[in-house]
Amino acid sequence: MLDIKFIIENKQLVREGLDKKGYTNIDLDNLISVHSSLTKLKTSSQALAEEKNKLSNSIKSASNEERPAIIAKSKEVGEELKKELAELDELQAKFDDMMLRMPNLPSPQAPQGPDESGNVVIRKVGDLPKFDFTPRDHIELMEINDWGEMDRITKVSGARTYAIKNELSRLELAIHMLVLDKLAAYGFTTITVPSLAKQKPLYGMGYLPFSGDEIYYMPADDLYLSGTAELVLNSLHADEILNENDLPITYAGFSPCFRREAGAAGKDTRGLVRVHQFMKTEQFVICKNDINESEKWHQKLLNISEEVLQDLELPYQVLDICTGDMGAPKYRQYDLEAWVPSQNCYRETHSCSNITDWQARRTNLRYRDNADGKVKFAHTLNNTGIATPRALVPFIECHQNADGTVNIPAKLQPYMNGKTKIGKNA
RNA sequence: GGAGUGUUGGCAGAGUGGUAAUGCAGCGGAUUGCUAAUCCGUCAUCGUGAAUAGCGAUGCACAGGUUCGAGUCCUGUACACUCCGCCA
Repeated sequence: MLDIKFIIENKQLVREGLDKKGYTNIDLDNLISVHSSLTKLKTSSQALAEEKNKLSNSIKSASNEERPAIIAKSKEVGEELKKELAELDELQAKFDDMMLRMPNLPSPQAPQGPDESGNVVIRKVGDLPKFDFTPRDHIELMEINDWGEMDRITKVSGARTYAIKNELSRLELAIHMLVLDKLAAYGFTTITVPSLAKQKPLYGMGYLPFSGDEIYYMPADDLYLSGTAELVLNSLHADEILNENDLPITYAGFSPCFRREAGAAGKDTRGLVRVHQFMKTEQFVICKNDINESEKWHQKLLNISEEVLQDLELPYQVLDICTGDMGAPKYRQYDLEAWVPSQNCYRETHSCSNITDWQARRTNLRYRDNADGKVKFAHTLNNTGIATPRALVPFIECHQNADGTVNIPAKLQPYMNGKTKIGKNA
């Protein structure tokens, strides 16, 4: 959410930011005019409330003779006030809805572009694997090593689900342990969080009203299935006023994640790339309302996830996501993409975002600044730590051998009982 | 699922229908000066202000209701705790 006062005072700047992100149809003049009506209504209803308070307070000390007249007058003012408050509620709801639909403004440093074609490759790290045999894709590797039940499981759980078996299932969890240990070493608080959430956190994070189609909803309990631990961590401290000394708060949150993939019909239908349920270790940071501070954390989070891919010995590229491709909540976004030999391209494994105070305004997450004692909205940032099974795709494809076995990188070996290689022929 | 108890500012904690005590922390100011103490103000949201001034409105888990007036009475919901039931 943006600050309405900021919008009014910087209309041109806001307009440019919205346009860069592709929200050209948001009507700022209308928003400002609704806000102006709202303010007028507040002023007049407050005058009525003041009058009513004065009347009410005078009743106790009034004489028996004058009391009935004052009560009658107070009732009358009360009726008028009630009418104005009803009107106010309606207008407030309209205004709130408009504000919830306002995306965050992009960083001036973010590349400009209409869609993913405008994303900029910042760097490529690691050498692409060279095979002296025809490499198999991840599905074939799973078949020859008895690592999955990709066909049977769809009979049980439907399309875009997966079941992985044997060493690969333990590899999946081993990778999460490696990442959780790494984040803990960097001072992050490891935390396992529920995948169930009420509706309010969805608005807090910005999933609603922007991408409601993506979310599973369970009407019997009025609960949603979370698509990321970010959702839960972002609301964990909602409505709190933290002490500045408590910041930064850094979480490494692990949770099963659920996504309907409603807009992805036909894309990546086979295999482990795009599934309805997956496991994710998420990096989440709450820091001071200071752009230098949050940009510093943005780089830090990016560095950590690059280190994860380096530990996994996967070649990857870093993308600076352009204004038209980044999501509504984001100020600046980097994606990491790891190399997938069978597709001859890089595929997304990490998404690293600085949200500035946009989410904190929605969740009312504040802290008291040490310097001036003022209450301020915090900045929040998030990044993938690792998400599986998607990350297994580049992993087993890049590390495969001619006999179908898959090499385990040195950093991961301690998490795999020292094994250097897995597979039927290992 | 059943029964009971509870939810008051950043924290602690009073308040039995008539303007939300008090303490601690933080911030601002004053004063005295021996490593600190004391005093005053402030403390969340919004409106009106150039204003971080004054004035006013709102805020006691949330949403309604009764009343001239609700932290207080009534109803519903959420959450927490205790006991019972069920359970990986």
